[in-house]
Amino acid sequence: MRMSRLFLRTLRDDPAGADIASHRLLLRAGCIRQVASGVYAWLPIGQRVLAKVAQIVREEMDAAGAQEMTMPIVQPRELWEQTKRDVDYGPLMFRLEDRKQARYNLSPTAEEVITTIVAGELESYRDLPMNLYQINWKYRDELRPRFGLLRAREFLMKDAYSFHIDVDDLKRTYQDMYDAYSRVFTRCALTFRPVEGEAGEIGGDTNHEFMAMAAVGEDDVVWCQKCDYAANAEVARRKSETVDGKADAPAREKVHTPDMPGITAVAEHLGVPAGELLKCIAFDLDGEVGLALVPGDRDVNPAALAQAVAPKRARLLADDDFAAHPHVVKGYIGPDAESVALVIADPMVSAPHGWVTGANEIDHHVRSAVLGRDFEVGEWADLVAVVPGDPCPRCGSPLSIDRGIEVGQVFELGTKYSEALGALYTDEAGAQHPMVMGCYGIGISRIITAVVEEHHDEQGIAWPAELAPYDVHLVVIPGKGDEASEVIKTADELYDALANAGVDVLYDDRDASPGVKFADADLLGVPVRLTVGAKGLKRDVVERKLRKTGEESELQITDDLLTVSAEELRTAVL
RNA sequence: CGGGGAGUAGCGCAGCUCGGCAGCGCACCUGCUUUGGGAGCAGGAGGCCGGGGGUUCAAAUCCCCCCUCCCCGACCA
Repeated sequence: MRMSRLFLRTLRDDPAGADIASHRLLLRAGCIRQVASGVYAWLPIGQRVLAKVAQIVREEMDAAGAQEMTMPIVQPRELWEQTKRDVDYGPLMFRLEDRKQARYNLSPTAEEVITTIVAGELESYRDLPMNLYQINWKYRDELRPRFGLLRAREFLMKDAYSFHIDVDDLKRTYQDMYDAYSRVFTRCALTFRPVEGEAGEIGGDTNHEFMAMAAVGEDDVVWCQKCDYAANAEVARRKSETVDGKADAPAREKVHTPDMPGITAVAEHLGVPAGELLKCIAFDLDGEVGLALVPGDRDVNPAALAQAVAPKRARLLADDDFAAHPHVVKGYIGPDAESVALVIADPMVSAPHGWVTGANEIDHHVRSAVLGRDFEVGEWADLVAVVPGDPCPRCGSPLSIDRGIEVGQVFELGTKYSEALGALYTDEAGAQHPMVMGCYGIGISRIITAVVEEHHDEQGIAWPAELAPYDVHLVVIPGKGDEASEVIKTADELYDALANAGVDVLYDDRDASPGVKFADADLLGVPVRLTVGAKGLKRDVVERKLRKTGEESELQITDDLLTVSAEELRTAVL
């Protein structure tokens, strides 16, 4: 491609509002342009990268036995009502009506559609397993789109759905997908980590999230340096067990703590560390009040609490709720508050201890509250949010926490959708069963964000070879003298020779200064840069520079570079 | 949705308090010079100042309403 004809305008200045490297560089390099909040156009350079990522995903999915198809983006709302996910998704769905006021939505995902289609096509155990995928645009009306492609409202996703006779068979495909995903992200040159994940709106059981490790990531990843334990912070747990023992503490004593509803203030006022305080978090439990107890220097992990009380639903009390429960005094809650349906505590609270905690009375706390003497715990469960240094639940070694970008997820779905939508198969004995399903997503456009975050420098992007929009960036510097036309002729010939050898070349034939051309080459990030200039040609060489490492070398162009076989040329250049 | 900020040329911004010819840098066009890391000089083109209403002799500027975009938070396959 000759740059003189390419639809590309690079930006010299940073665009306003692009705060992370990937967003800034993708805009500056002319890969994307914003059209609306969280909605982007893909310009030719970006389109090529998008296509390359999609192709990698396609190759690995096909190799793993999945079959590609395409489903509509417009989906009838009725399907979503059949699985109740219409309500689960709520305002996250883009909704629309046609001229007859029939209700539709734009696809945020496609479990309902694929399950309905499969229900009509597959009927026998002989037809299973089946694994189907598509690469298509998805839509979510995010509360707050941000960071360019990272949290967009329109994004390209590969979504796959597998159908099985039983869970054992599902597990085989699940593992195949897990392995395929590892190959995809390795080929994309991402530093990634598969972690135990959170179920979200899809619902289901076992699942793993593939996290590209990046400081701008929106998820916290808890991982162990010794063993292979890794989990999204929402589901991560620390090694913890309740201990038996009597606290050797004096009698409980009420203390005056005026206007101190917070842990920090009370700890300072009484001169004790925050960890000596007992934090009591009130939550609504299907209309009743529950208390969650953790040490004062710890936070309750809401996802852990939700799991602990399931299938009931826990919701932290809002300010308004406290009015309805006068015995629960916000800021001064004690574990022995009246009319509490459930007291649930993290095992850390079982340490023999005289706790400082709320007195259930405004402006008062108590000292020396002792478990078993002054308050009781109804249920024990891991509730605290993990912090770095906590013991690994598997091996006890210290845990670390880093940020990650979720680029893929694999789920064991079970029969939620097949039951709701009637995807049944007949077994050998003639009996009907719901198909057991799995689903598997990869954020194609989001991968590009993660890749640029990991592969860039001050000058611009440094694409990994497999994703680069072009293989070679050929720069011609004609110079001023009589030899200028000869230099251009040589560059033209090299361009043609490379193209004939099957190399994708971006040829900077523009009438621009060398500085502009080199700066754009660095910004665009094509892995190999070849420079044809009068300076080099005097010695019969073209210069070769690698974008990633800056490593420079020279290629002799005398007799044969333009006449060698395609294979030899490829080897010499790439 | 709560809090904060911004809409002025393709991009980045000034002008707004205190109403009076719509500006600067980069980019773009023409010419000359230049040519190995974002060239110089000269000339030029490009604006619904987010939209609507109001005040005024006069509105980018003041008032009211609306829209859009960005940042923090809540939320999140």
